[in-house]
Amino acid sequence: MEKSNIIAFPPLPSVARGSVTDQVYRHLRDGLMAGRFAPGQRLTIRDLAEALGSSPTPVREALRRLQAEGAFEFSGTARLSVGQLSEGQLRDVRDARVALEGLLAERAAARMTCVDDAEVRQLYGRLQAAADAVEVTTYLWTNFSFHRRIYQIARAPMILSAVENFWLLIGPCFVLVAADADHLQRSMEAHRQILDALLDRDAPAARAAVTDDIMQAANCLSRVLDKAAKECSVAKTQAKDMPA
Amino acid sequence: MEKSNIIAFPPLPSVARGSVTDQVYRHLRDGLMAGRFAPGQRLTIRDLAEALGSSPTPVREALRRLQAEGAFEFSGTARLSVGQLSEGQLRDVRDARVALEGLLAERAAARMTCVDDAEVRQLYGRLQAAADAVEVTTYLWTNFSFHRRIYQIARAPMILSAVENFWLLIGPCFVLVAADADHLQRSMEAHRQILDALLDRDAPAARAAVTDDIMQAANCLSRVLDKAAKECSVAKTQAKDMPA
DNA sequence: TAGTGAGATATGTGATCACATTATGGGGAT
DNA sequence: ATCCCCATAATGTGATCACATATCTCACTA
Repeated sequence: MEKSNIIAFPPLPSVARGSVTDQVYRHLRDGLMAGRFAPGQRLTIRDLAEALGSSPTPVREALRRLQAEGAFEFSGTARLSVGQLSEGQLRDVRDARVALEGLLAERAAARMTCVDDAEVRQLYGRLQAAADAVEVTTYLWTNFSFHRRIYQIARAPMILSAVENFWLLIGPCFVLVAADADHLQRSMEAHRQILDALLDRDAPAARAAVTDDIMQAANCLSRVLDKAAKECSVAKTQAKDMPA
Repeated sequence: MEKSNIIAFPPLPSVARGSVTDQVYRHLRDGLMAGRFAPGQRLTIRDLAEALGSSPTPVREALRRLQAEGAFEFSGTARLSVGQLSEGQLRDVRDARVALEGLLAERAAARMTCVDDAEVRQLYGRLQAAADAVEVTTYLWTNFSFHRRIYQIARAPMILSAVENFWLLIGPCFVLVAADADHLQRSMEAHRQILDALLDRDAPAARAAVTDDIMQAANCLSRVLDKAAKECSVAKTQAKDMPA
């Protein structure tokens, strides 16, 4: 049980604290956001337990938490799979994100302090670097970190939690848009506008910039999905490199 | 295991379908929304399991789901308790509800059909009856049903799911506002406006009416909490009538 | 050759057991 | 009388086992 760092997650600095269930939960959650799982990908509790070096029990409990958040689906009494969103659901998530993240962006702009300025600037730099290097997994994770840091400034953990739930749902899909070079550039423009708005303490501008970012990503995603609905289905069989 | 209707929930028509974990989950979730639990109330897995006639395992898994939604807290390695919201968190939930439920209300007004009219009217009637009878638990539950039915018309299950999560969090607190006779009347006025707006297919009016409803409830709650912060703390020891 | 059926395998589910940790109560000292 | 310490009980946690059911495989038949 106390084999140190059982649940190693190479690129992510996830601490190995708390119960085994919590570790498994964070491992899976982080993996989801980093795009390590494909939408609809099927997996088994026993395989995950073996890969993680624990018994099935904590894996099951962690999966139940993720099920509550819609990230995984226990389809009937049969099998377990990564959640996948329909086109309509993606639109819903987009609208909900605009509403919630817009709210958080406004609050963040109002509550920004100079120490926050530095941190957000630094995260922006790392995001820029990841975009230049075109490392999709790193970019995805840094992107979430950038947004999360901003929303943390808003000091509304309940809302941030709801927002992160939505990220969990779209994470598996977002590998597709992060791989699009055009989108990366447009996205960085939006991020630049977010940064500027925050530094200017301009709440309406921050909301507008965040809205732009979300809408652009959603548009890009729907375009990619329309064009390559079949590549998405073969992607299910791929992405078997999850076991540490 | 298949003792019929293990998890009887007298006033609520919760179906006894699905796995035991799901039944326990729904039981607890419904109980939360109906105000059967007090904020911060402590309970044990073994007691719940015994009261529900199952083993601790499914109870634990159901609690994990609820933990993910913030309804319960596993405080450290020690004890388990019903979640409780600070004043700031209540404000956050209020703002998030305004953003999300406003969005759903707009969509519902746009997508209403004449069959929906009848259903919403009927639910409004039952809500009025519960308000007149001043039955707080029934009113609370009918209130959630009324809003849920409206938001279902919006056909955005992901967003509705997020909204229900927030309801889960405020459920334990809302027994306090539902017991306030003045609030019940003002709330029914807002509900009347919501109904009218939906029947008129007036999206902006629907958003405004829902916003009013949420804001009034939040104001009433903060007033009650300020005035009776101590009654709330003694209420923790009360509300032991949960076991079926 | 394609469809269908049964047997075999695999998988989710739930109960039970053992353990580490914490809360709690009583007894003793100051 | 009050405070502190230790022993007992209680609680969350995780592993293992047994079971019901879905899925898969392959032989058999039309």
